[in-house]
Parts: sequence; structure tokens; C-alpha cells
Amino acid sequence: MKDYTYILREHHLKATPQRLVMMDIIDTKGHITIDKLYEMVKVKFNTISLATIYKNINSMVDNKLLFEVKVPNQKSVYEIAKDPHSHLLCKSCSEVVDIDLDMSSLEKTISANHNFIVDQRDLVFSGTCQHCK
Amino acid sequence: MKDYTYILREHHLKATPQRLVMMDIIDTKGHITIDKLYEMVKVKFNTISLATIYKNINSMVDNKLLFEVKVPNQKSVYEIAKDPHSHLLCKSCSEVVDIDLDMSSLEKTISANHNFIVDQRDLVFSGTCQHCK
DNA sequence: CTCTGTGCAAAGCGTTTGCAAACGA
DNA sequence: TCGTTTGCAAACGCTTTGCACAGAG
Repeated sequence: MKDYTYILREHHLKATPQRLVMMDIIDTKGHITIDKLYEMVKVKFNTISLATIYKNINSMVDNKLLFEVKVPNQKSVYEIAKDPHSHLLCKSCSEVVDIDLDMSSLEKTISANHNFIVDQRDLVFSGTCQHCK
Repeated sequence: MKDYTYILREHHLKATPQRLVMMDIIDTKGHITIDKLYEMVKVKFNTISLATIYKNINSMVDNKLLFEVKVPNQKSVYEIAKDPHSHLLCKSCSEVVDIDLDMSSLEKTISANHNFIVDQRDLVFSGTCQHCK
């Protein structure tokens, strides 16, 4: 198990038991909605309130420890922030997976054709995953 | 001015004056939030209710006449559905613009490496536009 | 004429806030 | 100890719903 205490402190957040449980679940699941997270945290920490989940999600996102992935036609999922990457969303099973794609040539085009400096990418490719087809 | 009556009927929606005004504004602006749309429609049609805006946005999206663009850190904007394209979001002025990018090679990679068939792309590149830098 | 769309008010639902007590550093 | 976090309940804001009437086809 990773040192979530250290990771939280690195992002200027106190390591409370509630936050440690949240981190563990998000890291294990990879991507999770607020609802599902609340449900899963409650199993390990049954006094937690939904307000605490929201407050912590917000401060973790603000401190760039978590990243929100806005998904078409469904609720946002949250992931632990990592290097830039893209997402695949299966419309059948709703799974979200990370993929690495080389964007350098596209971003060169954007810079050249639109004189626009890209510093964030929110890229979701939807379709059908290998298990569902 | 385009024939919005025809476009609406093509998508199995009746051409009401409220919808015609909505279409004209969305088409002219390119991308617009619900709030801004309501505000602008009211100028031309002051009896319209927000509930009507919502009902129409929803039926237009359901019938694939409109497309919702989920934008990081701000409210969704709506655009008239067109061929697949990407979006640039300026973090400074919040403008959203359409761009064409050739995704064929990336999608070939996705298909080859992940055995995943892409049929929808939600791609937003954020940064600073030429006017804001 | 029929069925869909509109406007209003109320309800619904996800998210945020204020506050006192508990807790981490 | 001091500032942050928690849990609760209330408030909030956006979105949807039910219904009677109006309007498009």
C-alpha cells in the first residue's frame, strides 16, 4: 500500500483517516464517481458524511492531487492525478481506462495553425471495448 | 438565415417560434451555455420560460440536433451537431472554438493496441488563445 | 382535430455552507 | 495549542416534473 499520508501532505492536506480511505479506494479503482466512492468509503468508515466526501474531493482537486474526468452522458469520475494521458470510455460497460497517446504532432499543428498554446488535455474516446464487442 | 424549420423537422421536432429563436442564437454564437441562451432568447421572446429552454435543449440533444460540449472547470456549452471535430478552450477568455484534427492515425493505434472501436470523440484542448497571450 | 409544446409552480436532486465539536501536527 | 477537518442539518442552485392551456401540422 502506497504512502498516502506522504502524498496528502505533499499536496498540503492533512492525513485524516477519512482521506486515507478515500485515496486507497480511488487508487485501487482507478476511476470512480462520487456516489460509488461514498458507498465504498462507508463500508470501511461508516460515520463518514457525504459532505466530507465532497469537501475532500474539492480540496484534493484544488490541490491537484485528484483530477476530474468529465465523461459524456454520465457522471464525472475522479482519478489520482498523473502525467497527461487520454481516456477510453466503453459505452456498453461504462468502464474508463487510461491510455497513452502521442499528442506532440497534433499539438504542433494546433500551435502552428491556431497560434494556441495547449497546457491541458481532456480527451475521451468512446466506443466499445474488447470485452463488450 | 438558414432554414431552421426544415432542420428541426428533419430531427422530428416541431418548428415552434421558441425553437427557431434558440436555433438562430446557438448557430450564431457557435457555442453557448444554458444561462446565456436563456438570457439571449428572452430578448427576442420575453415570455419564454427556463423550463422550455431545458425541455428543448434535452429533446434537441436526444435527437442529435445539438451536441453538449463538457468543458473543464465551467458549465457545458451546446453547439449544433456537425462532423466530428475537436475544441480549443481558452482559459483566459473562456472562448471555445472548433478545430479539425486528423485523428485517423491515433484511432488506428487505439484499435491496434487496445482492440477498442472508437465511435465518439470528446476532445478539449485548453490553454491560451492568440488574443490572450 | 390530434398530439406536441409551452409556461407556471412545485418538486427533486446533487452540491455547498455554517457551525460546534473533534482532531492532526 | 492552533488551525484544519468532520458531521450534521439547512440552504442552495440547477434541472425536471405535472398540469392546464395554446399552438403546430
